[in-house]
Amino acid sequence: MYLRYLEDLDGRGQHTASSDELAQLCGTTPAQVRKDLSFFGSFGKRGLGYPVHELSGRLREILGLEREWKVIIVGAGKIGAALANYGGFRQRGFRVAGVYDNSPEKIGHAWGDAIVRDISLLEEDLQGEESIIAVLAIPADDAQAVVDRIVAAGVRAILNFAPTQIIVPAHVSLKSVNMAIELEGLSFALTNGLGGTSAA
Amino acid sequence: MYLRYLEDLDGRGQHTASSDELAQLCGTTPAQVRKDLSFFGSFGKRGLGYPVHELSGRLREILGLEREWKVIIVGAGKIGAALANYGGFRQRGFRVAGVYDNSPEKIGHAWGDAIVRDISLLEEDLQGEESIIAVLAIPADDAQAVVDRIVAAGVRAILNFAPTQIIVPAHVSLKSVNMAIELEGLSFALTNGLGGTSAA
DNA sequence: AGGTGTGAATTATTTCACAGCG
DNA sequence: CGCTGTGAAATAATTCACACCT
Repeated sequence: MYLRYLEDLDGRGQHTASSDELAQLCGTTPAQVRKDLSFFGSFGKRGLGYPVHELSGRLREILGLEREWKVIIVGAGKIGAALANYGGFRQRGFRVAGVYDNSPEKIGHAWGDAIVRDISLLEEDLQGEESIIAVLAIPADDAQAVVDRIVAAGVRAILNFAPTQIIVPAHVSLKSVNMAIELEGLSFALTNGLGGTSAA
Repeated sequence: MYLRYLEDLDGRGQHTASSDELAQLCGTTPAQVRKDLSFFGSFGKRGLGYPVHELSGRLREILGLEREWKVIIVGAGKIGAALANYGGFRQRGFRVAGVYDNSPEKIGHAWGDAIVRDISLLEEDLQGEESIIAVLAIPADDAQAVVDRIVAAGVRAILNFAPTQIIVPAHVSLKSVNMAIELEGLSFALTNGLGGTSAA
């Protein structure tokens, strides 16, 4: 999140930013900003703030964003379609390298730039690939089986949109986004008069 | 999350579930399950576990899911399209009540069941509506302005897919989903050999 | 003056561990 | 006996506050 706003500021030609300023942009506190950043090093200059451009670069390194990551979309349904065509990936340096499905009706059909490939080709397609992130956009029932398969094929990072809990070996990173749960959280907040922001 | 798995179990005819079992399903610990649930009441029976069906019902009440919520999609782009047609909303009791945009090219066009409406109609459309959740699927630049507008129109819950920080008054609930940040988190994990699961 | 970096204090969350009920 | 509910203990995260640099 810091990176996003630092790049914004950099684009506007701002050379320096205080923890106060970053906190406002990110919706947090100055102390939080300083603690977070200090975990990775001492980037700031006392009396001045943080050097916007330089810190952007350092954060990109820390996040591993200096290389290009390939994203494969697994599941050629509605959500998969939206994700495959979503410009935001490319914009942030993630290249959609393929779309996979197991339904014969979908395999072979063109789909934006890509052609939907049989998921059983995944293993050979990924031979030697290191920088792969799989985005899962499949029904909950199939999710664990497909995950087992793509993990076996060597994928070590998964962004899961299937509305179910998924188990991965310790060496695999998994993040899950569950829209229904987000909505139900909002329902709870409204019902109980709560209000407030959360990143989810 | 508990509700999701309880409904699953209920559907399979299981009458009772221990904190251990729920913890496994949800990827957490038994102690966590018990603490979480005990916050809302004493639902379990010692020696037996939790009554699956009854607890489902109680959680639905607590979450405010006994009424039907209306969801409006704001932004008729790629993401908005996917969301509007996504079956998962209706399946969980959220009804897509309208799609709004400010682009003349999109307004009036049919779009799944709905017709894209001019965002300036929002205020009158929402007259007297209480149970509205807005899903934001618009570019980052427009996001804050549109939010101000829909908040002025009376919306009190927002699920934001725009990749930017948004500020809302204290009485409004906001949750944000930022796919680029999720991917960058995975990049970080891969780069630094971390692994592990996180709900996001 | 202005603003970071960081120990110390505070507050929040998770885990432990066990009394007590069915 | 099995399993919840819950105080107490252990961890983790956030905030404070201030020494110190520019």
